[in-house]
Amino acid sequence: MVDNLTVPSPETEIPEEISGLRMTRQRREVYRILLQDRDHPTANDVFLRVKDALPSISLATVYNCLEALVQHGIVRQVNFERESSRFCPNVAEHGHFHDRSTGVIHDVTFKPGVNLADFLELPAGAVVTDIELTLRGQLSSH
Amino acid sequence: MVDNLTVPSPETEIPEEISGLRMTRQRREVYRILLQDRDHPTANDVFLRVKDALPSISLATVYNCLEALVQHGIVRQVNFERESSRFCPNVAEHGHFHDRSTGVIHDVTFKPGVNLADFLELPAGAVVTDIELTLRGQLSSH
DNA sequence: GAGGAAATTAGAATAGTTCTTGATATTGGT
DNA sequence: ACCAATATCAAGAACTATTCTAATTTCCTC
Repeated sequence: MVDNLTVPSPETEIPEEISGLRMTRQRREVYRILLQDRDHPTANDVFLRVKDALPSISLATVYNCLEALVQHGIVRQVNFERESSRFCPNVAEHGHFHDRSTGVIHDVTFKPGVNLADFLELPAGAVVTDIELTLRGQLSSH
Repeated sequence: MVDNLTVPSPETEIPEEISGLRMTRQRREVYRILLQDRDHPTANDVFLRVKDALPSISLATVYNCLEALVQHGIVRQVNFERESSRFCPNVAEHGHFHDRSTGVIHDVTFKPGVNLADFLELPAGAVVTDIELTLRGQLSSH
């Protein structure tokens, strides 16, 4: 068995612990993939990519890691319609624009200083703690 | 066999055809339930309720009917996280506020005259055809 | 280095939805 | 009204994404 501390690791930038979550090899690798390819991969996408570094990882572990990362606020889980969940290392408040012609998902941020109540008729007394915004359409090139 | 045209029907308000979709007995009943109880039921909720009027209807048919209604723009399918889809006869553009303490879902409309580009940093050239907005939080009573 | 807690694994189980196939109903042309 | 063509429906099987379970491995503390 190989002591992994003796193996020069390409993972040196990600610390031992993030937001109280211990970074195991699997979590680190999962997180690295998300940071590297910011294309909103599904759990299965992540699984396939992580296999390069950790060939014996299981899909269940990828789900476990993603859940741990999400629960600690390190990663965001994004759902489009009833498709597989997608994961995204950008935890700042933002929405998504889904380009129907290419399938590409772009992050969409709120303009600074904007308030929900500025453009929405909210129920009286509503205290919003969480926003989920998805736009669909095309990028017209001209 | 009963000729259903001779049976006085409680369904007289819903026309024979809506937006090019023929209103069969099942579709009519499914649609009626949605119009009646505007509480964003799931397919299974609708199934249970429709059974009163059509005891022999199957869940698959409810799914078929809902799909037909959605595809013809008569009903909106709403997804919250990865929960069961919910259905809503309000096809006007609107979002939802999900009250975490009661589970109740409130419709949220956009204030008139508001433009997406007023509060969002959209990718250049984005033409938005579809908006999905879900807010979560509580209704503070005071 | 032993012991206990936490994480990982593989596969089974689950839930929601979709698919398949055969039966039934509806429509349009005569 | 009759018949063929088409659309719809029903029942259950199949599918997919995800979660659970139980056994093993790894990690941390003493």
